[in-house]
Amino acid sequence: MGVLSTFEIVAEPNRRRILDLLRVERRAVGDLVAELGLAQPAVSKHLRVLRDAGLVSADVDGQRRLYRLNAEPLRELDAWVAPYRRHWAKHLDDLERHLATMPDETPREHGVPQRGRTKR
Amino acid sequence: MGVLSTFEIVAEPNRRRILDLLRVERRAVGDLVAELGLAQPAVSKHLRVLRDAGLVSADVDGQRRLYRLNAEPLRELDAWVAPYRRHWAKHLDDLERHLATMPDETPREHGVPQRGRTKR
DNA sequence: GAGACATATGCCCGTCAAGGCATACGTCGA
DNA sequence: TCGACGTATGCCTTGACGGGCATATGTCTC
Repeated sequence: MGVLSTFEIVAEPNRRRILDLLRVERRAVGDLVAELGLAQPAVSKHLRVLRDAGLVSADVDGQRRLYRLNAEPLRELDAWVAPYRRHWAKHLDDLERHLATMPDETPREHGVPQRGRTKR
Repeated sequence: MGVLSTFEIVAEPNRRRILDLLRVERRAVGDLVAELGLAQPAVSKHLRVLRDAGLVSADVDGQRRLYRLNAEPLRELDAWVAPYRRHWAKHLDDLERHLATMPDETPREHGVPQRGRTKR
């Protein structure tokens, strides 16, 4: 059915919360249910998704299942953002000045533009 | 309409590709259209989303618009993954055990698992 | 001004995730 | 064995997103 990428997995706020909780310590499902304020089936489904993605794994403990984090798949995410770090490190506010750097061809006599701010 | 979080924005593969392209240099829309193999309206819509999120901005250049990256919002993403880095650095050996990540038949023996190694 | 070109918007549709609900499955205690 | 508890799964509905198409808006050239 739904094979989600790591990016899509983490795009879901509740799933991020689950991961954030498991980052601290292992938790049983009912524990997560209480923390998240979601219905138990919903939580179980999120856990299913996370499990299929290899982000968490469950240790059977009696009638409960203790979920724990496996952060490894998040490296993909980290690897993707990495090249962008230098960008926000550099132009934060000389962003406007960066306009001077010509993309390439197309000589413009018009000079450079004004900001196309969105309306909303 | 949908006000998407940075996570959701980046969850879309085509939007990531757009950002990856803009990370290198500024691009006109038609340029992106050619690279992505998407229809122009689709690209414009993605750009709209990215603009609303402050991830890109457009400089008017004649009848074209040169889009450029603004990586700053990605810091949120980076900030979120940050705490997880120590995890994949730490549990590397534990990882091997869970690579299979299949329905593991953990032999049941009880004992209260309190954040330590309970069984062995 | 007319028409070509570049981009944006509106509308429609197929798809699919997220959650609610009921229920099945599995485990413990008596 | 039975019943309570904890968790997973299946079905269904709703809503939103991505993309295709047609078209509006804007800008350039002649």
